[in-house]
Amino acid sequence: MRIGELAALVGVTTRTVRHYHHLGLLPEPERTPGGYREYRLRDAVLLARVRRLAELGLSLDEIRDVLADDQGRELREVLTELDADLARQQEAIAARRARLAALLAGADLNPDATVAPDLADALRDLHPAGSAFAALDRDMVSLIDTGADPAARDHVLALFQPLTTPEARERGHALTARMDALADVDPADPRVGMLAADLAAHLPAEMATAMLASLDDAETGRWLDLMTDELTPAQAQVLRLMVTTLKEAAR
Amino acid sequence: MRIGELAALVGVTTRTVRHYHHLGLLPEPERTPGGYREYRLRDAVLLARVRRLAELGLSLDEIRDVLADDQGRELREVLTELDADLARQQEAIAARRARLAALLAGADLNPDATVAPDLADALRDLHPAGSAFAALDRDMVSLIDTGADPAARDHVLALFQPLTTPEARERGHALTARMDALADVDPADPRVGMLAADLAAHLPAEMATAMLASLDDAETGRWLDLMTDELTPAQAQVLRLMVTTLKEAAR
DNA sequence: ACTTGACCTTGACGTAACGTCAACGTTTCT
DNA sequence: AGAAACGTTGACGTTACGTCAAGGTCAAGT
Repeated sequence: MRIGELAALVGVTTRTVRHYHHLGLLPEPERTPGGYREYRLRDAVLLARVRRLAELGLSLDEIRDVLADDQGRELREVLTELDADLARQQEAIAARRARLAALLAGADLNPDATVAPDLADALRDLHPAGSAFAALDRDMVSLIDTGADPAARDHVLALFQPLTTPEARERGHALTARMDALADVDPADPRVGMLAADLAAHLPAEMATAMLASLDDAETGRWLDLMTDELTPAQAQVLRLMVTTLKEAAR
Repeated sequence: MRIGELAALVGVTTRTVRHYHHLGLLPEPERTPGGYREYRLRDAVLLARVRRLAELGLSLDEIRDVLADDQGRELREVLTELDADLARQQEAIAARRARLAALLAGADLNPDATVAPDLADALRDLHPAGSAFAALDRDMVSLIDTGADPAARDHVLALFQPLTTPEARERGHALTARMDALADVDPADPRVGMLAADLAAHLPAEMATAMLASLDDAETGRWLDLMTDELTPAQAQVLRLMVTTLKEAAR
């Protein structure tokens, strides 16, 4: 029996057979005078063994270990572990499908809307359309959603809760509009300081605490710099003054 | 912001960021005079976009297409297809886990026992332990299990049904013992022909038909050669005579 | 004898999404 | 000024084969 026959018999390609020879999973058979590999039934049986294990999901390395061990002892361990791994994969896939279903159910399907649905809802509520500052703020929050672990993310979401009441939203929109309006004024304009004070007063106490704390964290401490880099001088000044105000209030 | 900060902020490695640059998924930012990449907030936002899509299970190629398309239109198609793919994966994993559970529940856990449970049961019942010929026969059947498509496999299993009655099994064991006993006799020994005739009579009619038919099939037609190669001359002769008898009976 | 076509041989590159050196330059801290 | 921590490009490793490339072998038909 030559390699093509063997492969067809077991249901693999000739490349696969040669690959297994190369890895030492299947012994090289005798050669014909012309150099062809000449297989016997035992080779087909060995190949079928390997294939059955491979189709269960074992890696070829694991298969070699299992076959070298030549007792069922290790096989049971490996299969048990494999089952646990498959269980984890099932959970991961189920979670991804759940997120997919939530996304597909939503109307505004764009790459930015692929944040988790709860945060997406909060963002939609909080920020008026057409505002450059609101867009920047959304960007920051989406970064938190993407980079943080789930626990931290839930915490952030909870911090936003107080801002979702109708009154808080209305005040927030007004503040955002004032920020947009200050885009091109002089950083020394008195409205800059006034907006900073009003913003500081608008933020829930716990959110203010969290923001100040994050400034001392190596991983997240740069948010203020990152935001001011994207704003006009006056707007950047508003943010800096707001933070200063928060710091003083915290003392 | 340098590459390490960016990576930490979004929760990836610096290698990942550079990889995305290489693929064109993320634009290269400005460089400092020293040659370092200097990132801004917008880069983090873009990277987070890519990451969210990647974590949903999109390939980086798909992500590039989706982002290039810059409308949600293609995204919906891609996500829908992805969901279907995940559903298929879930089914495949569930099937593998079911096979694993069946295997782990069995007592005789060895690489040969990884044939499908129903066939494993049939094999255990049909063949006495300690017989070289029975081992060969089991090998052939396990090859069928591994190489064939499920429909053909079920067909084969059905063919074995008539042999699983207690009387048939007893006769089968006796025939197997006679085959083992003829290992070293002369191929011309009269017991060779007698055993061939008794074997032919023992096989269910439909199995005999299937065996003869398979001899004309390119993929499976070599089973007789493969078996006789592994047997002693007298045993090989038994098999060949049995096939001859079956052929004559079929006319 | 010659050609054709099917099969075989080894060798090497490609795949996906990065991980992990290596060898070397830059910033920052002490 | 030296060391630690960071950055740079380049290249190889991972998994389980697929897919050429460039040729050798073999059976059949002319």
